[in-house]
Amino acid sequence: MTAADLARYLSKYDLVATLDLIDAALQTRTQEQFQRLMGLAGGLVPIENSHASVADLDEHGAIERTRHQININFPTGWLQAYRQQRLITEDPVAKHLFVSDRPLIWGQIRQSNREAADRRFYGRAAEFGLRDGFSFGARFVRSRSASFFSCAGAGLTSDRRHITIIQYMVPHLHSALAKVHTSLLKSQPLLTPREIEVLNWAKFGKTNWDISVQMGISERAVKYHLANAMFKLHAGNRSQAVAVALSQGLIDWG
Amino acid sequence: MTAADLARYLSKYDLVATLDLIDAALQTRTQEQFQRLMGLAGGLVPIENSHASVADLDEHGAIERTRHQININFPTGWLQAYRQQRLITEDPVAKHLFVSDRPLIWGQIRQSNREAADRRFYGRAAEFGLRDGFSFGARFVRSRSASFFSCAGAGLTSDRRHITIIQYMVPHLHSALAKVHTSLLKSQPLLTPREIEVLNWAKFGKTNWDISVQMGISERAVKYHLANAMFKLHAGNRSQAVAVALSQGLIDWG
DNA sequence: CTGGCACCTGTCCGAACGGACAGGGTCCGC
DNA sequence: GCGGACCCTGTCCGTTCGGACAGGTGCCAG
Repeated sequence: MTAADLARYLSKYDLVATLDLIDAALQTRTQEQFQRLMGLAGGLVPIENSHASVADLDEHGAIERTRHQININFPTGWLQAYRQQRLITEDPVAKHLFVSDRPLIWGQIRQSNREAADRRFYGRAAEFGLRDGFSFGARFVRSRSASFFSCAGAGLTSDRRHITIIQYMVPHLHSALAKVHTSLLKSQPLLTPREIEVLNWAKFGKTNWDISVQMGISERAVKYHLANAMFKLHAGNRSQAVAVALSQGLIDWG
Repeated sequence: MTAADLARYLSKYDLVATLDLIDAALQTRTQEQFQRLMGLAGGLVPIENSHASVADLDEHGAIERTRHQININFPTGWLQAYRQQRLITEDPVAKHLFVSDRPLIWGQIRQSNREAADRRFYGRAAEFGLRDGFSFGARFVRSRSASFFSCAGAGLTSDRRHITIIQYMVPHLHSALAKVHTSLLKSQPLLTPREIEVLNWAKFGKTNWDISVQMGISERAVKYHLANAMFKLHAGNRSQAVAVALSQGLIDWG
């Protein structure tokens, strides 16, 4: 992937559209905006359906549980089968994820890989019309989660033009997903307002007594909120509660 | 700033170069890479000198102290005067920073603002050859710091072509600076290896005794390292120490 | 060789924390 | 009306923390 590729395979209109797409990705904050963003991408390369998910990772970097899913025309039958049969364990794409910081073209994996298990996997996917497409997965910089998304469409990756656009576009889709993730986390309130308030004081090193004065409640009430927050965040003490809340984006850095 | 501007004011070569610059910004991790990045930008628009700094902010969002500076041909006399005479307090550009998420063209401020103080400021800057340029400042997403950079050059902002490129380029320079900032923070070791190790356990809610077992040292030694870390991070207890270390990027989210 | 830094260790003690036992209240949806 | 959220309060008690006193080592630059 070089600048020469850009000039060779892309028209001026393509370049304008790609730059504009990157700019739109920068502005993306909400799930709806992300869907519009994918619509924009679909106008540029033949994406028929796409599926984006954000997942938490365990300490080894493996996918622990899925947090959000943004599905655009992706065959629900496939998603069900994928989840129910835990196909992620045999997904040749998932195996390669997080290893490379470039999108993975299904066709390339298929060619380089002739194992029976992989052929079976692609056979199943093809039953749902998923033949041509790419996947991308990358960790978020400051949290133990990652984005993981796939786009499919006839002829999507058989053209150097498409592949070039995808290469340049994908990292910004990932950043957009990161921002969507943050906004979604805040919109589905795991913690109550009081719990957040207490954590915000605890992060500054305030004692329970300090916080009780600041909030105009008893010291016991502070301990109550903190205990609830610790329970919800699976934290053993206030330090861990603050660390988890920060890394999840549940409290800010003010 | 629209896609139409892109097509109207930029040639195909411009578009290729801008996209390539954005891609290079994505790869940028170190100070040297950032300097190369600015060289790339200088090949596209007539940037003669540039100056980038990363600063910590206080709770009101005002600049507290400067952390890093990356200076490329910026007149050192001006920088000295700026620092010594605390010109930031009267810098018309700094006043507008963090308000807008778009770069500020000096000429536009100059036209819209006819106060004597501002004229005096620009007079001083002009003495050092700083007549035409732009500045940009934005907060980093997850830390209480911000990037703040200026580029100057004859005719830099008198052309719609230049301005269009700058508009699309600037957010990615900012992200690049954020990454440079993180790598610089880790390379200039504020904390000792042991202090980092202790904080990394504390973030998981481990007690001093737990940590002492994990590290194979006495509980007293753990308290010793933690106390030193707390002192260096201006933290009153372990919760704050963990929060500060996390937000400064001194420890990771593993 | 000496000062400085990082590393490690000990004891004491008051303050802070976190768990477990309680008990109140309001408001909202089913 | 009643369960279920949030919100708030109390006491007791063992554990943990953090500060203050103290001591030691090894290594490296000036």
